[in-house]
Amino acid sequence: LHEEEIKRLFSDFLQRKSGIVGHGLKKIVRSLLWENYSPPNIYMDTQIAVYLLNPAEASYALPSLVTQYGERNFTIGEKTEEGQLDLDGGPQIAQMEAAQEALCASVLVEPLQRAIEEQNLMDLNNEIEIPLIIVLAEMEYLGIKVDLARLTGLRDELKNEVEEIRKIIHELAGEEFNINSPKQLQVVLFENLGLKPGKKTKTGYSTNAQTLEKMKDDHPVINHLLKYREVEKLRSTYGEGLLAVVGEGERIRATFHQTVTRTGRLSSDAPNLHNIPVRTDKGKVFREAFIAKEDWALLVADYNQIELRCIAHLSGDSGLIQAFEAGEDIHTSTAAQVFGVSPSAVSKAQRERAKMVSYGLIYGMEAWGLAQRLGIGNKEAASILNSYFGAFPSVKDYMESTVQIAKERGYTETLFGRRRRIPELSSPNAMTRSLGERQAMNAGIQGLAADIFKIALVNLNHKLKEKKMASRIVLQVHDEVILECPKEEISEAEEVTIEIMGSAFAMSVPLAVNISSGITWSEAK
DNA sequence: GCATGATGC
DNA sequence: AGCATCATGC
Repeated sequence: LHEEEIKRLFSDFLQRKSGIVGHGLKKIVRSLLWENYSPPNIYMDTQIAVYLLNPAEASYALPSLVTQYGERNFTIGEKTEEGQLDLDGGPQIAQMEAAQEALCASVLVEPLQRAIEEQNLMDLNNEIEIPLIIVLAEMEYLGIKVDLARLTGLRDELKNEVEEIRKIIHELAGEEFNINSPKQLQVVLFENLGLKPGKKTKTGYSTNAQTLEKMKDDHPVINHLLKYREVEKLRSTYGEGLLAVVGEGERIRATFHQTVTRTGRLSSDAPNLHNIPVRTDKGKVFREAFIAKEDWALLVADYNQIELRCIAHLSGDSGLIQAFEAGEDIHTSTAAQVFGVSPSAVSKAQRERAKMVSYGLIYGMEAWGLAQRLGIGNKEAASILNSYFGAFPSVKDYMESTVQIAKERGYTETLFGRRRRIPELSSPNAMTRSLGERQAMNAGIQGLAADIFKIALVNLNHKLKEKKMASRIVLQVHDEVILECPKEEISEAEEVTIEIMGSAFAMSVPLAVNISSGITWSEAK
């Protein structure tokens, strides 16, 4: 057979109507894209199927999955302690491994398919997760372009700044020590300088930013320490870290994991592009280093308050739904209802509190946690909580019934049927049980937002191809999608993106989308 | 490997 | 306070 003919046969196999099966197919799809093949037709990814059945699965190593789900005795080769296939080291190890993986996956298909059907996970699997494999593989393959000179400049500036702050700190402390070592820092602060410690950690006194913030007035070194932490984080993680992973075409290619989180969200690593700084002025300049290629632009679209909108939809609370339909600032509207004043009379402090309470809600709020966060007493927190649930009674009902159902079943379910087992709910330990309750409340909210966002990604990628547009998705960050577009295509891409994201799922509140464009990620905000 | 502390949504 | 990843120290 000639190479061309082999390629054609292989293409036919990849496109076969019945679809292909594999374990962790995204990696294979990515390789195919590098070799100029079209994305395959996928029947099942056994790794994703297992994830849907149990997002808390300890390991996705095939031998253990075959034992667990394979419904038959099935061993090949020897299992190492790591649960990997152990081969005897012949010259064709890669081929043998591939063959064994394929065999394992094929053994898993039937039982997994049955389990997926039994648990009503078919739609999630076939309509969302499997199509998403291709979308993510294409994003990983493309990567996002960076301004190498800018990134290098930032790294160098930060390096100098860290060094300057280090000297100041050592001078003020009266000794040289490793500032990066919390252990050494504890000795310097709480023994040698005799400062009053605040919170404790498992191993000693806390030196985190929140604690140091409270000690600001006690010693001049504290402010420098806070600055050092900030700048050193930026230097190491974003300066050095990002430069180290710049690849072909001055582009950064992260891996987006589809089977990591308990809630259905994606995760990103090597590098993590989900936590590029945005909050502080010093940090957000890194977003200026993420750019579009020559004569193209970046288009950034994100959902406005999608998780709170999910709560409004799930609870059906008329007050919260009205607050969103009014289209005004949601935290101001919420504050008005909670504190019983008109929206125009809401103070900054009241808006801030309402915002905190809303976030608390997403996290499965309890009075104790809210008190910690707001730095207030338990009683006051409980009273704020009371007013909130007074204003939005159906939200309270929803939270209570969510926990109740989760306790009965042992797992939560999103609106799309995504399951998450929460064994903490039946723990004899009260603190663990409370954690389980918060997880149960959060899972349905964070999970629904994740499901909606995944639908939007799949639909958007499909629409761009259908319209034969050159614009392509290059990055996503939980509720935000970034496209790289030829400049002449921007307005069309904006239109398409807003339409697709806004209509990903019909809810009892609108799905509002913010959108903007620019040459850099920072500019498109 | 775990702990701490930073970043994001 | 829910969900993550990374750098660093020990």
